[in-house]
Amino acid sequence: MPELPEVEVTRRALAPHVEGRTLESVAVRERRLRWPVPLRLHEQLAGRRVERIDRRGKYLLWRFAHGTLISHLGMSGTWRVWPREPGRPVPLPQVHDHIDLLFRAHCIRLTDPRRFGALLWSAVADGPVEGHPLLAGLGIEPFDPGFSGEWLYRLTRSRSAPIKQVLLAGDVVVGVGNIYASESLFRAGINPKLPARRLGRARCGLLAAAISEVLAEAIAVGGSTLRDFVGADGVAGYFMNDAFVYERAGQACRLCATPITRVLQGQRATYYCRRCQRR
DNA sequence: CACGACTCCTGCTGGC
DNA sequence: TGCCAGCAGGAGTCGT
Repeated sequence: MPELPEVEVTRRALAPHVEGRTLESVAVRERRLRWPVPLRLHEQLAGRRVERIDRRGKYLLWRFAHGTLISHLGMSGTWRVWPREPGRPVPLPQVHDHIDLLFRAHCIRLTDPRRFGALLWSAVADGPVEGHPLLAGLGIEPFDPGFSGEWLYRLTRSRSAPIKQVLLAGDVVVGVGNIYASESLFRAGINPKLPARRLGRARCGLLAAAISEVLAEAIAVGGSTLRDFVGADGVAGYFMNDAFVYERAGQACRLCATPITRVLQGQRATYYCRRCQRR
């Protein structure tokens, strides 16, 4: 499922085909995503130029002069780039190919079988997109210089929930989903069940560093291959080849050979090594 | 405020 | 071999 690295990999693949280009038309075949896709999307966007494509957490922000198109990939969404060239037709849309953004030279296609994704419009007249209800409560970016052990420490003092669930909540730091939460906690040697407020400054420092490193490494290799994540260029990522704990229940820890433990936290699977993660 | 349960949806898994 | 119930999962929403 797309977490921050997969979204960032997607953003980088889209940017050269989208930034500074004029959107010719929008085809919406299925409006029923997490929230209904706006009815007037084509009228709002056709003939308008995408100035920039940014990422905030797991959201992609397609910035136009008159507003921002907000997209989220949910569990199973992908944006895929298809060239539009004479003699090489864009493939016919398949069942789950819900949206096409047509530029002169490319078709950017949203596929989302589970329809947990979103595509929303935020007009300039409604205020800065950063204040949109979906974005306003988000935590700091993990690559922001302000994200540190101290930040983690400060924002977890009032949190009694397990540290794994606080990471997933996204209001402290964004972009850490189920895979990278388990992997980051493993790297930091921290037990995922530990109440967040019981982490001291030292452990917060280790965890903040682990999160940034794990996410950066995942971006560098093109995102996770879990659930067939394929980048916008059609090339699969490699992170899962290197997972230390995720989906490795019962298998030997790569560091100490202890069988990896799987537990449920808030209806979600957490994987950890009970020997390596005792901090 | 913080937390946990519930919810959306479909592909995949496992049991028979 | 085939069918189908049950589960997983991001994150907003709601009740406590």
